Amino acid sequence: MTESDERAAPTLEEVARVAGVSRSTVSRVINDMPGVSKRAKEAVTEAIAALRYVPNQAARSLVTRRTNSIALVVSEQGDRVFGDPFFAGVLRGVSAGMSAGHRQLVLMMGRTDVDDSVANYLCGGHVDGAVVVSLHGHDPLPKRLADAGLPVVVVGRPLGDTAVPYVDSDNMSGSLQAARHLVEIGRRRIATIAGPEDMAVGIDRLTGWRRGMTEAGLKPDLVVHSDFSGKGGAAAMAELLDRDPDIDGVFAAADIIAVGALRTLADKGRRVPEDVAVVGHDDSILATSTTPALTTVRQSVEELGRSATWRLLAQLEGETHLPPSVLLPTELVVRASTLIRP
Amino acid sequence: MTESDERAAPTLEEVARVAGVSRSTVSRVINDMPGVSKRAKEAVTEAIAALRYVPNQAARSLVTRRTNSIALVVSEQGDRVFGDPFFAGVLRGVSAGMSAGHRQLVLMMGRTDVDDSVANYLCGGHVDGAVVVSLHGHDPLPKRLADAGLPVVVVGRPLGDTAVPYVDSDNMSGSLQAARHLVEIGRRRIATIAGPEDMAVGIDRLTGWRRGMTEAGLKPDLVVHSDFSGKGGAAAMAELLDRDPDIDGVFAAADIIAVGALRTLADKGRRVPEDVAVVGHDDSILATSTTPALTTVRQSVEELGRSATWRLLAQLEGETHLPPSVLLPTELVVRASTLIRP
DNA sequence: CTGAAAGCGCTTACAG
DNA sequence: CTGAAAGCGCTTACAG
Repeated sequence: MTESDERAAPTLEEVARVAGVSRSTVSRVINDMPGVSKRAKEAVTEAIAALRYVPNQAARSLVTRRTNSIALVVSEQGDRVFGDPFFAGVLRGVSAGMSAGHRQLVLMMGRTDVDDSVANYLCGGHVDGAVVVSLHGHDPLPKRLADAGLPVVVVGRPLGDTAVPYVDSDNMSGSLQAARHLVEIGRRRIATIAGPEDMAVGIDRLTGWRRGMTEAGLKPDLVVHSDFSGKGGAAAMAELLDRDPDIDGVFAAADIIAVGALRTLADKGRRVPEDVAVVGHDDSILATSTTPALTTVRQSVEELGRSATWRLLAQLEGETHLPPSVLLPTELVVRASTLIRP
Repeated sequence: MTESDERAAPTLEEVARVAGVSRSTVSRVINDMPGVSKRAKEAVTEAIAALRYVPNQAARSLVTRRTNSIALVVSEQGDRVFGDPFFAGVLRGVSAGMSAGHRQLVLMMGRTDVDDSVANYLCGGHVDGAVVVSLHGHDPLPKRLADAGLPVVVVGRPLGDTAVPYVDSDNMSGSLQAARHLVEIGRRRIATIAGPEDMAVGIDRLTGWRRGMTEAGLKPDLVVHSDFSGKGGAAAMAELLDRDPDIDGVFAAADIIAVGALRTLADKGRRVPEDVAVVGHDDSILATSTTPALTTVRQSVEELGRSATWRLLAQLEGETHLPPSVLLPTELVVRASTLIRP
């Protein structure tokens, strides 16, 4: 009859009583602090096991001001997030980056530029820090979090002049290489299907392509923007062909966009790469599943997530002299969509 | 100089002082409780805005014993989770199911049958409840959580006799239909590539197929197990053909397994459906991307996640008379892989 | 090496 | 309608 009728969770107090020590001592054992006799430690360990004691996190973090969890914030509607290989990759990277400590991951979704319930939650002391992905326009979220004293790392360069650290792929260099490659294989009417205008990823890839065009003495005038979808890519390609039927090269700001472009090119009777050479971006699973396989700019999405998480955790550990931001290398991978067989 | 040098978060105490009321009153306003004069309410609202006050969640949940967050536990290694359309679907469903309240989702991964850090966390009062997916074998997690008083809903029937509520697709009926369909189109040497033996989903789909075979007077002896991967499916199909080269029908316990089986059948020169008819399970994105398109048992993975979440939240709201478990319907979708064109 | 006591920031009866 | 006070379950100086 020693069992209480209620299945109330045992507290540190009860552990102390069972072990015959003070609360302080129990706390020291739990937190693995020095200065506890072997005898006391054993008694406490035994009591914990007997009572199946688990520390109450709320009480703990009320005093330590630590929650041992970090948030991954994806500024998109939930349904757009899942199934997109980009987010899957980032999530995998974040997940891998956390493995060391026994921190937990809180996943939050929703357009943070138009709804501030996410910001409120984050400022409520619920998490120790946040990795933020897919910011749109001049989203005030990073600044707001920084002002609230919450450590943040952004995946993908944020727009505006907020000084929050970020991790990004070197989109500019990759796109420059893509443009140069199209020039090198002899293309002269080269277009680009750029990404969203309100995201740095769209802007930077466009800038790199422009630079490649300019240095080759070509006019960077064939530009159409698209969202990251096959449908968008298909429509953009159609518009480009309307504007100039003689296009012989296209750089798409994402493989998924390139997939749509390929569809339109096939519909309009253009051979790839003979008539039009196509370069994508990401080297995602899509790049090798198209016919022909896509020449593309490789970036490691998973590494993006892993680096951001590493940066965040390092900051939480109190490390100083951390790089304000990190740029991961990109690399051109040449495949059949730009390769004319002899 | 009214600003403090430290950017310490304002507390309820300070809000009370600024608003000229007691802490109780501020608390009432924050929690939208009745019995506050309009005047007091306004003063508090103003003070909250001025101080940019956000309630401290730890303090709040220490007393209310509520965290306003629920966990989605996936008992798999992180890298296996992302990119698998099944988990993406469940996650989408859970996410959709939570939209109502402003609860947060904590995503946890790791084999809970061999590592109890997840269980410890969940018992630490960090979340109000949990949706658990992809349980293997006789994982003690559900029982442990139930014992700790944490509301749990499992996606996919758990093995063993734990009385936790679960949501599952009607795997048995779907598989029975698959077997009957193969019989109806005249197949006689029908094999199955079953799922993992240590998961109910594997067992139930095998049981359904067996029943279909038996009722047709066929011997249910051509069985090989596989994990949920294309590679596994390919190997299993090869083994089946070794055991009986005259196989003319196959039911694969998942589309991804069927994809592997199709590859092996092509390699061995078997035409689908002429020589071997193939039925998959799930009606995932894969089913319509193969050649030929797959006849398959449709289940709504997203609905699985949504229902489980609904059940959990209803329980948290104190609703009674909730169904102990829910079985969602499955349906056979006939496509080219079992359809012989005249 | 150990314990008594204060305090983290809230909510909740209770009394007015 | 309002406020003073107790208490949630921990950690952390502080004193011994």
